[in-house]
Amino acid sequence: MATNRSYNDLCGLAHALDLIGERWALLVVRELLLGPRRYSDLRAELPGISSNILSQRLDGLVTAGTVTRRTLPPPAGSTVYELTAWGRQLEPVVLQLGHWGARSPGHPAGDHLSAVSLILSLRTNLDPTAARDDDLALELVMRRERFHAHLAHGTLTTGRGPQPHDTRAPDATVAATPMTLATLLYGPHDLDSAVTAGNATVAGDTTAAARFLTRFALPDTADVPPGR
Amino acid sequence: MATNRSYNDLCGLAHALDLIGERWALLVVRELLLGPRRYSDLRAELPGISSNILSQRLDGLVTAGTVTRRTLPPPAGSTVYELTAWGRQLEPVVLQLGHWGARSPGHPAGDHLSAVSLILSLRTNLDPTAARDDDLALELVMRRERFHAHLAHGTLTTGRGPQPHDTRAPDATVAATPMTLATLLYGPHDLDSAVTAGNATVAGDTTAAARFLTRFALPDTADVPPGR
DNA sequence: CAGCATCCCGATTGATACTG
DNA sequence: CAGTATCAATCGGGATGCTG
Repeated sequence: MATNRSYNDLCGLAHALDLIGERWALLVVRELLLGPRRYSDLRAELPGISSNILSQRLDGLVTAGTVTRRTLPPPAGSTVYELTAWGRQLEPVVLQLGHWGARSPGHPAGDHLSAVSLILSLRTNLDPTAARDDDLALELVMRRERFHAHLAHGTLTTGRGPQPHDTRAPDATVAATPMTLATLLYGPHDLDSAVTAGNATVAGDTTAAARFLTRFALPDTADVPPGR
Repeated sequence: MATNRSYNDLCGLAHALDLIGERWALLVVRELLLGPRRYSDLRAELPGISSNILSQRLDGLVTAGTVTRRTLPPPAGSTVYELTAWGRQLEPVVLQLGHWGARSPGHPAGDHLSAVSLILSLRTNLDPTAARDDDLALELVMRRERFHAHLAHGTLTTGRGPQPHDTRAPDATVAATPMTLATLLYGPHDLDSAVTAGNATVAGDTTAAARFLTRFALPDTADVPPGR
């Protein structure tokens, strides 16, 4: 019952849109790309989504086989939603579409940025040549949640929580909102002034943190013919 | 006026969905991937879209900068819609999402297939190792329109009309509906019986045509945990 | 006929309140 | 916390009409 309003088209694209083409669906998928989330997490990370719509989308994604609903073992006992293996294969689509959207001449309106978006943007916006000789392990803390970003020899590893199977401690820990981190990565601000302004805190090797932040850049805006 | 119902999210994905996330929008883009089309062409190739919705989507895509509206020089004089350079960069997204959708366990319901979808499916579903040693130039005719598909050394070139800058004549010409071609490529039928049944006609090297058709295969269906 | 604009109606979405 | 229930607003689909 995802929708009975199918495109009725044998094309794979049309069928994909039957499954994840409804409003909010792909943003829910985005939020799940870094691991399982609870219903209330998703609500918090997708401001603007209504409670009933989130329910409907999750239902649709579950019946489509993109997401599974799972109850965590005790003592947690909470129910979480998680991408299936097939659902995880939407990652390249999400990243490419995000990259495409970031090039839009229609300015980046909006005022919200989720932690997941910020982390995924690192994967898309890394400048591998600038980072060629780096070996930097950062811990990013956004809204109480910890993420890792490990940049070694032009390759980036990111995820929620600490770096798995990594005994090495992060070179630095930066705590800030996703918005602040975005301005540090892509915008005009630098780490020092953000710290003095009280918008970010750094622990560990501040120089390493600052260098890490310079290794990312937004793609160029596409230039399009004079509108209309 | 694409939508005043924006996600209001700085994330590139959310912005992309503001632009091409509405119903039918990405299917319109798909139909434009092989070159400019007129309004009425799009209507014919997207059965189910309402005339006013097609208008709205084209407006939205044009103001977003994804599509341009152009009047062909005389004597044609008709107006066509065409992807901008930035719009063409949606191709990998469309192909990947189509490939993802084709793996859905929810069966390929529906009864329609556009000529563009069929051609694009060739790009996604080529088996390069099977085609490693081929050098086959086919002309495909669907609903009066000609397309070329040239397979050389594991690489496929496809497009509308004849192969450009290619003096070599096609090895064979196959005329059929996109649906019939799909069953020949991916389904149970073979070229000979389709011809005898009157569903396809072949001119030129029939063996080459038949060999070409065996070089493509649908991706495996994803297996997902028992739904709900 | 191509390219929309209008009107109507059902389907989808959104805001909010409410429940186990 | 994890949703469901309700109702208003909006959107999409289909038919139809208009304009060059």
